[in-house]
Formats: sequence, C-alpha cells, structure tokens
Amino acid sequence: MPELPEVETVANELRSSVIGKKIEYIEALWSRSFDNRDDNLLTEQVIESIDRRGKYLILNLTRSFLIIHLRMTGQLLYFDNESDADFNDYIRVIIKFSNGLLLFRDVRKFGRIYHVHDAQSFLTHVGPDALDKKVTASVFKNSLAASKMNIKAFLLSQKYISGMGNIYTDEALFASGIYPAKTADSIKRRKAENLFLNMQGILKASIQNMGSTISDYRDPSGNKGTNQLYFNVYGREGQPCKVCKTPIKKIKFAGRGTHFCPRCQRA
DNA sequence: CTAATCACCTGAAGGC
DNA sequence: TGCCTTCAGGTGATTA
Repeated sequence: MPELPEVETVANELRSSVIGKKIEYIEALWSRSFDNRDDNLLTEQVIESIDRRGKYLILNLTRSFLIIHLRMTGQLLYFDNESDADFNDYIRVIIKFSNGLLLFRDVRKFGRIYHVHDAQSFLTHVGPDALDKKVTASVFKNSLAASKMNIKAFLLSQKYISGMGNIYTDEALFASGIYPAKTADSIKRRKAENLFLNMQGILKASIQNMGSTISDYRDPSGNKGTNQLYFNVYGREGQPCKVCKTPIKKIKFAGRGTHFCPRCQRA
C-alpha cells in the first residue's frame, strides 16, 4: 500500500501526535506483526523523534528504536481517547501511551514493527531515500549507468534509492517517456536526469496531497490522501493517454501490474 | 548479477 | 447464489 509519500504523511502526523509520549505497554494481538528482536523493556520509554527512510518509519525511543514497515495494508491509527478505537477491526498491535493510543491495523498481516537497538545497522540493506539531499542527479545517473536491470525493477528494488513503489514508478516512467523494460544503463544521461527530476517532483507533489489512497491507505487520523486524482497511468488501463489519447496499456512486468502509454513510452 | 517464482495473508472483484 | 481464479501501494528467500 504505502510508498514514500504515504509513509512521509504518516511520519508527519505522528510527529504532531506521539512525540514526547511515554509507552505504558505494547501488546501484539498477532504475534508476527511485532518482531521483538530482544526482550528489552519498552515500557517507560519515550518517543523522542521520528525519522523515515524509504518506506520505513523510525521511532527514536529513549534507549532503542521501533522500526515500522506498513507493507501492503498496514495503518497506524492514533487516538487521544481510547474509547474512540475499535480493537476488533484487524488490529494487530496496540501501543498504549500514558495519554493516547496508537493502533497498528493490518488486514493482510504483512506489515511489521521491529524493536531494535541499532537502527542504522538494521537498515544497511536499504538504499538512501529518494528525496535525500545526497541523492543528486549525478549520483542517480551514475547508479543507473552501473546497472543492467530493467528500469522498473531498478526503481522498485529499494537498494539504489528507497521509497519508490509500483504507483510512483509507473507515473515517473510515464512522465519521462521511458519504456518500463528499458535497461537502466541504456538510458541516456539527459533522459536519466529528466527521470530523476520527474521522480522527485511526483513524490513531492503527492506529499502535498497527503499521499494516494487506492483502497486501504489512511493517515493516523483515518484520512485518505487525494493524490490518486492526479494519476496519469496507474489504474487507467484502456483509458486515453492524457497526452496523446492512445489507450493506456497494462501488462505484467517485473512481477507487478505495469501501466504505460505505448506511444509516449516507446520500446 | 539479473530474472522469475513462491511465500507471507486477506478480501474484493470478475468469470461461469 | 456460490465456487474458483486472479489481483492488490511490498519484500525476502530460493531457484534458474
């Protein structure tokens, strides 16, 4: 479900609701949703600050970290009053503060909350965030030039840059006129720079729109995003391309539903 | 190194 | 109505 803009929206909302709150207890109703990598006590720890890297949320606690990945259907729902929460509605983890409540709701149970002592080493396999300032156009172009992967799989991999998912990858490739199966190292530097700018522009615009809601995504207040109103290819199979009127095609590629305009994105 | 498939889960939607 | 298949904002392991 959530890609970089949705996770960023969740992070921003959580910053305004749970920073400074003290954990009273944590309960995992579905044990696999909470990976308590050690039995360190979380009780009494305070959420000091919140970071994000790609699709990972990082809650910096007094002495350790909670790292959260929402995967496909995960939601973090915040309540000032416990009486407003429905504990039976696919709730997998309960985080109770001395004042306030954070519920991890996850229909498909793919999401995870990891309790770790070293956030950096836990995330070593995750590449720099797609909006990180150190990911410059030149860094991006060089990593493309060094890879023989198709560009769709490259952007989805999280290894070179993190945060891009199926929606924003399809949208960024359309905006750049790049065929999804094109090899990363075959994209000319001019075109690669264009892809970089489109990718960041699309991500930032979606953050402005509080992310995209297709079905499950909600922010911690239960609100949907509105960025889905501006998709050019995702979910538009058979509808006319907004640029050239050619019907948008959907194929299975890199293991995912892949939307593109056969005319604007020539092989 | 890259690519493809399965696994982890549940629910919605479409075909018959 | 009901059954069966396919698909879904993701990723990690395993197999070619």
